[in-house]
Amino acid sequence: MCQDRDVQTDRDACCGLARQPLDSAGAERIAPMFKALGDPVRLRLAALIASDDEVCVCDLTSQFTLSGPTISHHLRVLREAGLVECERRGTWVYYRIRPEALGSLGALLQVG
Amino acid sequence: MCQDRDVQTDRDACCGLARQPLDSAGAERIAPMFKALGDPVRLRLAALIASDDEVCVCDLTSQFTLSGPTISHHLRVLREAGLVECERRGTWVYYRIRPEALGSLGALLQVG
DNA sequence: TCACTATTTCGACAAACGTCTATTCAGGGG
DNA sequence: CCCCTGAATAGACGTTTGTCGAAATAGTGA
Repeated sequence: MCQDRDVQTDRDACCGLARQPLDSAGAERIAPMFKALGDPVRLRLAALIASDDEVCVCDLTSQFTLSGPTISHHLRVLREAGLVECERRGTWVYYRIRPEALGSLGALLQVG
Repeated sequence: MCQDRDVQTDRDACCGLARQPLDSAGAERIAPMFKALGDPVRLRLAALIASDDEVCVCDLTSQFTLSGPTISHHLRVLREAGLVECERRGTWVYYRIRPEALGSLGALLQVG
């Protein structure tokens, strides 16, 4: 072990994670958001949703070779993590990104 | 469903995810990093490691009520995701953050 | 009312995960 | 050389996850 190093880093800069101590309760609150993005299908879903103001579920499903219920399941995970929101209009359901949620996660990671 | 909305967002700003299409291969490459941060223990470990230049495993283990092997397992996940690196010096092993990895994740999420 | 479509929920199942204990590996000091 | 300590690995076990097909729900329109 300890051999998987191949990148040189600048040691003095670091991220928002370094600034607050992040107690156990905070970690339990935040981790589910990262977890939601930790699946390739959900990450692509999030990117697709983020790439427009809102996206219909039918347009999401058609981008994958997965069943409708599976996409629906992943959308629910993203929704329950607070990363997206949805709205039904007629037969269709439209999903939108919640930029403030993604942004707060980003701030944790961003070098400052 | 569709009731879990409680925050108002500004619709025109969004994150790096929106800018590139993020194909399947890209998602498979990036998702494991989010996944690694998607566990409360690992998120706290990352925060602890980030809060200093380097941290000894013994100082990490003492912060949790988990067994040594469990901490070691989580550190391995963070390591294999490329988020941290380690170095043995004598009996002890020290972990460091890889800020460029966290930063690139952050850029994906950050509103810009 | 009935049929049709879009989406979600339910129930099942294999694979992956988080945790533990027991064991092994690496270094240091008598 | 042997023992002690810090850390990682191996193996086991219960839980969670990702996926599916079948069924239920919501809305449209004849």
